[in-house]
Parts: sequence; C-alpha cells; structure tokens
Amino acid sequence: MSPSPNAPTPVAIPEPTLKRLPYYYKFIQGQREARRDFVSCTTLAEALGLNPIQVRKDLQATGAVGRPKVGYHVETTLDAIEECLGYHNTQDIFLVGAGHLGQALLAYPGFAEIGFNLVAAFDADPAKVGREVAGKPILEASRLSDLVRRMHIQIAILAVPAAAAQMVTDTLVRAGIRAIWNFTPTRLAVPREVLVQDENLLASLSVLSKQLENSRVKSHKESIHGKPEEL
Amino acid sequence: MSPSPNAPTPVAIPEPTLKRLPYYYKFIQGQREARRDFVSCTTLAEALGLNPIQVRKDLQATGAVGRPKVGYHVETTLDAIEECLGYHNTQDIFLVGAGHLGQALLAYPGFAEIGFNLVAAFDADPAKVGREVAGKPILEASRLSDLVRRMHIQIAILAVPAAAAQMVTDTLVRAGIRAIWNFTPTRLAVPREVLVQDENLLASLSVLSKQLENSRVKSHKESIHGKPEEL
DNA sequence: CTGCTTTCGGTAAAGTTTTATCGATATGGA
DNA sequence: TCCATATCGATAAAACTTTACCGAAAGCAG
Repeated sequence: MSPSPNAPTPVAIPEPTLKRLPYYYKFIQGQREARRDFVSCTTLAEALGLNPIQVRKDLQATGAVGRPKVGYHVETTLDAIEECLGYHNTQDIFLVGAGHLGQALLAYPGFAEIGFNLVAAFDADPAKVGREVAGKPILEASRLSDLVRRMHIQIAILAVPAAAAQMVTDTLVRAGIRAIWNFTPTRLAVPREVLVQDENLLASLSVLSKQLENSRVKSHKESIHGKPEEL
Repeated sequence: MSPSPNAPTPVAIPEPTLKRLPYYYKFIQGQREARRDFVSCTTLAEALGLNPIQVRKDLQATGAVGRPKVGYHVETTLDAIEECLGYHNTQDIFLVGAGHLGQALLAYPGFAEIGFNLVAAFDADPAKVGREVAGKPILEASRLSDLVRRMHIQIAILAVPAAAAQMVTDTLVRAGIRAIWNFTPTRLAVPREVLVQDENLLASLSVLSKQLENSRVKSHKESIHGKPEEL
C-alpha cells in the first residue's frame, strides 16, 4: 500500500467531487439496504439530479471500478468512498465557541458516522463553562491551547463571535492546529500550512437570494421574448 | 434603470465571486469606520488573503468603478455591493425544522443585516410548537403550506431530519416556494424553476479532513525530496 | 513640468471543472 | 450462438474560474 518514492501522486481529488461523494455514499447505502449488489451511474445520476458522466468521473476518482452494462459493486464502492473520505480513521476534534450554533454542532450526532469524535467545546463565558451538551463538556477557553497540544488535536471548529475569530485562530495555530472549520464570517489569517474551510452562512444565503433574483429576471425576459423552456 | 429589450443581460455574476463579496463588504465597512474614503484592491487582497486581480475582477462584477492610483470609493463601492447582493430589498423567509440547528438559525441576528427577515419556524413536534426562540414563534408544521402561500414566502430554510427532507420540500414546492436553503444531507428533487442551495455540513467537514490528509502526504513527500517551501 | 510609481480596466493565457464522444465489454434475449 | 443494448473507461471538447500581462490614468516627488 505504501507508494513507491516516485509513484504518481494519487492526484488530489477536486473539491467539487469531494462534496458530491457523500451524496453517492448515502444513496448507495440505500441500495445496499434494498439488497441490490450493483448500481449504475445512470441510476445514481437520476436519483441525485446530476449528470451521469460526472457521477462516473467522481466514482473513478475514488478508485472504484465499474463493470460495463452492470455498474458499480455496492459494497466495494462504499468501501472506496469511505476510504477516500477517511470515514475509517477516526479523529478527535474540538469546538470553540458554544453559542447557539456551537451547541447545535455539539449536539449533532452525524459527525461520529463519518469518523469524527467531537470531544469537547470551549467558551469564554463562565455561565456556559461546566455545562454539558449532549454529553460533551464545555470547558474554559483558557484550557484550549494546552489541550489542543496535549491531545494532538488537528481539527477545530470555530464558532465564536466574529470579533474574536482571529484571536482564537492565533491561539489555535500556536497550539499546533492543522485545520479550522470556520463558521465565522471572517477571513482568517493563518500560516500556509494550516487549512481553513469557510462556512459563511450569510454569504450562502446571499448567493441564493441573488440567484433567485437572476432567475426572476431571466424568466421574465424569456416570457417577453417567448423563449420556450427546454426539457 | 429598466434595461432595453435587448440590452446585454447583466451577465450573471459567478458564484465564487458572490461568495467573496460579503468579505469585501465587511472589510470596506471597516475602512469607512476608520474614516477612509478609498480602498485599493491591493489593500483588500492583502487583508483577506486573496489575489488582488481577483478582487478587482470581483468588484468590477458589482459595477463598482475604481480610480487608478487611488482605488475604489468606499461609499460607492459599499452601495454597489449592497445593490448587487440585494441587501436593500428585505425579504421574509421561513425556517422549517426547529431542532438544534434550526433554533440556532432562528436566534442568529445576522440575517436582518443583509435584508432577510426570518419571521417564523415550523416544526412537527408538539412539544416545540407554541414556544418562541429569539422572539420568533415556532408554529405547527401543518400551517406551513398555507402561510407560505398567503405571505408569498419565496425562500425557506430546510433544517429537518434527512428522512423528512423530501416530503417537506414537496410541500414547500406545492405552496409556491422559489428557493430552498438546504441544511439536510439530501439532494432534493425539485422542479427546475426552484433553486436549492445545499449546505451539507458533513460534506464540508469531509473535504477539510481529506485536504488535511493530502497536505500531510504532500509535505511528507516534500520533506523526503527536499523540496523547499515557496514564499 | 517631468518622470516615477501605483492602480485601474481590458484582454489574454492558464488552470479547473463539466460535458461530450467513442470504442470496448458484458448481459439478456432472439 | 449471435445481436442489440446498456454501461464503462478513456480521451477530447467546452465552459467556467483564476491568474497574468499591458497600456492608460492619476497622484507624488523632484
């Protein structure tokens, strides 16, 4: 399994593909429960509203291999996706900021299923410290740095107020964090070796609303010019 | 302001750009508070860790106009972004599903700032119905359809359990919803004219973790081959 | 006033991601 | 057994996004 020194680097899988894989995974799991042994790109694509060719390319990226006229073997393909997304190797993560959103994340049971173990939250508010949410303790913010270091935590969820975002980030970075899942609407300044995944909810909502506006204009124009809808 | 019949359709702004605009907006607001009248792409890019050329192209897309050697006028540019993202035209939205995440969204004060008015939540759980979160009522799920119709709600936030996602979606669609901000890990089947913005948290976390793994492999390889880090 | 430097706008190139095309393979039915 | 068809894998084209380049405008210093 260990690649030879100059093995062709297992080409990084594009982010859009990574984001789609969980959907495939879920659907294929459903097929397994339905006692199906194989699933084709066509089926997947139809169920998920995607392009079959895209599905095929995505699955290829995971290393899954299909059989013409039959499709992909359910078990093998599930394994390939799990392997690809790292659902196996479980990993401890911390949450910083136990406000409404933070507590919702604390209580969310889904992380465990994909190999993450959210072990504790940290907050600066003494009123919250000491409480538990879904069995996970909320600890004093001052202990964050030390625990990240000692427990070799690599990923942290950042759900603090925007004003504190950069400061907390600096603390995390100094403590040796490797990746930050950022729920604040702030661009974090981090050293190049630290990864940040932004989850800017306001931005997403803005996008949706803008696209809605666009589609309104478009369909209005279409109705004026009599352009028919295509199938 | 009304475009002539065959005016060049104000080219749809690419989604990546839309997602970056809120960051520019926030930073430029900061500049205004600091009593600065102009801001350059270079400054913005440096502050946000982006490419200056990208920033310029993004701002151009909003219609903002800059002056060589000076930059973009703070007030005008803020207006352009507001106009572009529709921060002005406020819009009522509904939340469906008042679980942990749903309640966190209910309590989130940020929506109002970008022109959204989250007026009510809906839930099937009688224990939750009747309660209020941050002054927003949680109503019976059975009233959803009627209220969407009567209030001409265009955007709904979907934060129900995955198992209910498609069913609730169908209800929303029948009631005339135009766009769904989907927090469930499900691909929703909707008619073409209905927009869906997926916010798949598990998928995002998987991406982060996978990229972390990649970067580990890469830096390991680099250290073996002695490839130096670039500035 | 002249020349230097910063920054913009427009156009072009490079890089990514999505979609299309085509031959090969395996299955099921004639 | 042989043919029609569904589906895969590979390669190529198209679309989209990011990055680079270059000339022009505008401020600043001498």
